[in-house]
Amino acid sequence: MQLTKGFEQAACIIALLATQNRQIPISSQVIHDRVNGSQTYLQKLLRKLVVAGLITSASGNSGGFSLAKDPKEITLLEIVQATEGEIKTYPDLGFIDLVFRDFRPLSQEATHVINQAFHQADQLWCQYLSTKTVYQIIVDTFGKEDIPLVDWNDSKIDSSLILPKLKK
Amino acid sequence: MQLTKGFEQAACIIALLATQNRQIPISSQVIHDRVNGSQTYLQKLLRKLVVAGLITSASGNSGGFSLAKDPKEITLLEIVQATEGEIKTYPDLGFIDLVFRDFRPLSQEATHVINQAFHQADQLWCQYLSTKTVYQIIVDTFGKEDIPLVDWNDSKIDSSLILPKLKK
DNA sequence: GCGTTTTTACTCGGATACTAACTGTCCGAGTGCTTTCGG
DNA sequence: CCGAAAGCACTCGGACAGTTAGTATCCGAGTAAAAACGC
Repeated sequence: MQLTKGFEQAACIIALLATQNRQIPISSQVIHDRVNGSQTYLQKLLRKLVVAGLITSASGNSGGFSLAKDPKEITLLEIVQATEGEIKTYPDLGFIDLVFRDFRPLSQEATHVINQAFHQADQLWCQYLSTKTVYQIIVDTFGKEDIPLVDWNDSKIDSSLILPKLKK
Repeated sequence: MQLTKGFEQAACIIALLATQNRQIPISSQVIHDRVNGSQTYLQKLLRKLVVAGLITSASGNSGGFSLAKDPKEITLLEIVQATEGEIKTYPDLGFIDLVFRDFRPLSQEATHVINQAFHQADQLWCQYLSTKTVYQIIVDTFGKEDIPLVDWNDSKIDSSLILPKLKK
């Protein structure tokens, strides 16, 4: 049970935007150069983030994407939900009701009880991630309060750096 | 992000065994009749549960499967881990280190911070599920303390009951 | 100059192909109870 | 009778096929800023 690769990419995009000089949007080209994935697949991810209201897109010349709100107000949970949809770990395909179908009202009660248990667990997970803001994550990495802003559109990647291989 | 179909089936099998007269194992045939899935795939699930030490198998004539320990000592978390392996929701494919590869020591720090955050969330999820025992789930459904035991090998399924369709 | 047209650099969104994890199938081997059979 | 052999009803575990969610690709359309153009 894992989050998707798409989520990890989305998180990076948010990190990129959070350290980007506001007002200036980042073009999808620049994002692609850094993330090294499928150009068009990234655009689908970006679209999801736009729909979720985490980022905004500007079309036209010198357009691109920017953060829709302050990094202090974007939580990890929001990124998860934007890319994965609502979190519900118990699949609930109705197996309990199938297996115990000759004990009918009870089998449905059992389904309810187990759904409840997993829902509670999911709540705890979500609740914790909703306390972790993007701002806090960045501050924790830098180890200082003020986040330096850049214009990623300018900075070329040093191509002498070997491309780190992604884990299997 | 969901648990697999296999987990839901495994949970049903545990429920079946938890209401089974101890000493008498349930044959894989009977389990299959109830769960209605792939005969041999169920056996793979059963194998996982055996390896995890949740159930035991008896080979030979009139063999089958029984619970390895008291339902009070089997938690939902154990079933999850038996079927899914260790829970680690953040994929950690190394995208952060890739995207910010020209800020090297820092990018690794960021990876660590986010891993830490998700690990913490996972812990909360696991911790909660480890408090939910199979016994407690069953008691909650029945609404009474003593769980009636049956020999599922005997009880035929009333075939007049229409097979409930599984959700997509 | 100043308004209009063209160019350019982007995003939007649907249709479709690829891929890997999950699910399902097949088959030969091993194990222990039960039945059969020879003496 | 009684011990050994055969049969039976199970599990074990590897190799491989099918399915589906997630990932990747293609392409035509739309949009807004900047540049070019005409008078």
